[in-house]
Amino acid sequence: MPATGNDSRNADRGGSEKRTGKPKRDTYRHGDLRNALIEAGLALARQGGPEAIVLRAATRQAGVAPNAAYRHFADRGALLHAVSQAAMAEVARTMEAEQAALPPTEDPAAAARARFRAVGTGYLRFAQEEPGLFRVAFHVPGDMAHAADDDAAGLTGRTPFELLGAALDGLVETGLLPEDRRPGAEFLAWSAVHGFAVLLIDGPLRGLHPTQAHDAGQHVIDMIERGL
Amino acid sequence: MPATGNDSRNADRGGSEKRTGKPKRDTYRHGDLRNALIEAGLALARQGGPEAIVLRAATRQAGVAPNAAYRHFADRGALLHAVSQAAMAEVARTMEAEQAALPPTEDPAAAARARFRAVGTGYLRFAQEEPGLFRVAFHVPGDMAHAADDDAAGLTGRTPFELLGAALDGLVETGLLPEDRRPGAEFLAWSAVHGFAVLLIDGPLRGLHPTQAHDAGQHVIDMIERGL
DNA sequence: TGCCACTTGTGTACGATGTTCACATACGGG
DNA sequence: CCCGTATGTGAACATCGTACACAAGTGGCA
Repeated sequence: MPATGNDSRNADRGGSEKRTGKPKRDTYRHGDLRNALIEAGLALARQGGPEAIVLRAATRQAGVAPNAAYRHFADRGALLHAVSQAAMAEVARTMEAEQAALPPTEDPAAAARARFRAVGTGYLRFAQEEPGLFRVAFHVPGDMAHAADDDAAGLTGRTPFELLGAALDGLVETGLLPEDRRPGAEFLAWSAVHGFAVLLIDGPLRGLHPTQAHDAGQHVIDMIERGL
Repeated sequence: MPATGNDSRNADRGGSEKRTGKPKRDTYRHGDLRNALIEAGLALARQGGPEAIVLRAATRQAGVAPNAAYRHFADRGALLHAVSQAAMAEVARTMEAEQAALPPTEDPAAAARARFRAVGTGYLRFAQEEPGLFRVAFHVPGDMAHAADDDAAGLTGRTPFELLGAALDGLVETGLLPEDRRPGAEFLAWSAVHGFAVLLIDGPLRGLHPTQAHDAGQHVIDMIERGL
């Protein structure tokens, strides 16, 4: 019953604005509403996941009337999708950061292996650190299918799916993965890591201590390496 | 803005009932409303997943006023949870059926292995055949944590999680799985199969031809067997 | 420069949902 | 038999997504 929700009634022009966030706007045009809404969506999703992305809340945060959103998105689903893509891009960045933090290695095989594991580790780290965003990125029915769309890319211009593919190619090049095992391997690896992420976020592994979660995650990646 | 909330107009007592399904009821008491609501929830979920489980729709289908639900469930979430448990029980039954359909074998190791694979195959078969129910069972944040609760059990009185555990024990007993690999193995196997199910239902593997999906699923189980 | 069409945001309204409160009805034990 | 209690009803509210008509700026073309 207490839905904290408050207002948007009472147009209150003039200075004193409510706790809507940043409704400071004096120009009639917003200027960059589309991105403002996506940003607001990300903020909402960060705490509360997909169902927390509520049109009216996002427009409120952007300091704009609810229907203004319809000038930029066909409906709530379209906004959700855009936020989802943005969240995927963050996943990609986390993976890239994990790879970038890798200690330099001489052995190209060891390097390829480390880069592969970093993809999975980054995925799992993101899931733990930003469960709300993770759910938006991958728990939204049907949006996972766009994991290879360009606007889900990170700094290197690669989507999470493409990063995984590249890492697998590296394993093949260095002889760590037989070539005939390569086809479809991304789905095997993705399945295992994603499933584990779900168990971790809102499954029976929820509440696991971060270090234990990390160890368990490494076991999953071990299993993948052995099983691919 | 007065929200003119105005609904449930048209109480429509008497004969002509709408397309509500089975609103035929003349006694004041329903008799078994709680189960009727769960059943209605299952029907709604079957096509549309968790978000299709709408309190008012369920009560409508049960031929009862919306608030009547609150005599049996604290809120919508509680109903959703009950439906989720019921769906899990169906998963357990599918697994049991898959095991029961196994051809008899002399070799106990082969039998244990087949029983293990049947667990995964049943899980995936259910996901494909009843994606809506599957989502209710396992996609509802937090409900997966109750996968071992008793009311999620199938005909043999075992939950999906327990069936998996028993199958893994069988692998250990027949020497197919080293004892030191047993701890935590259920989460490895579950992760991989569940992740694949998600990719299949609303991920990039959506729309895969059923036979192809089955083959891919067997590949996932192969990976698990090798990787455990 | 002046006008006009187009883009973007506003106001108001509607139907639907979850939930609450006061009230009505029947069942079952004293 | 009678009354307490479990169960269902009715009306109301806040909130949500969305549609329609209108207002306010913006940019191109005369």
